[in-house]
Amino acid sequence: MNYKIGEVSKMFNISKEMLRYYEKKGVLHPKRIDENNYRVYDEMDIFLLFEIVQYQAMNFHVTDIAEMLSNNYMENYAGYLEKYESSLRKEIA
DNA sequence: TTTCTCACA
DNA sequence: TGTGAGCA
Repeated sequence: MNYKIGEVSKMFNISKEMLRYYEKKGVLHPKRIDENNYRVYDEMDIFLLFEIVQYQAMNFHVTDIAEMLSNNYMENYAGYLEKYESSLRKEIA
């Protein structure tokens, strides 16, 4: 399933400029319709967006999210969780 | 992050 | 007239 930027913007309550910003940061890689240059967000982009909002809720910066999502994400997933856990414990202490 | 302008259907 | 892109 593909979505246009307006639909994605609505379902995540994120402005289209923010989506463009995420794209610039390298977090999202929507395809382009050559005909009109529209951005097309597929399932993978939607999944990545979920991850983005999740990590933002965990106080990760967009640049960090971009880095972890672009480099062997699945292999390092547990590592990122541990990193988050340690940051939580630090915050509690 | 928000706002403004231009292009397209 | 509404929606998307790009810029400041």
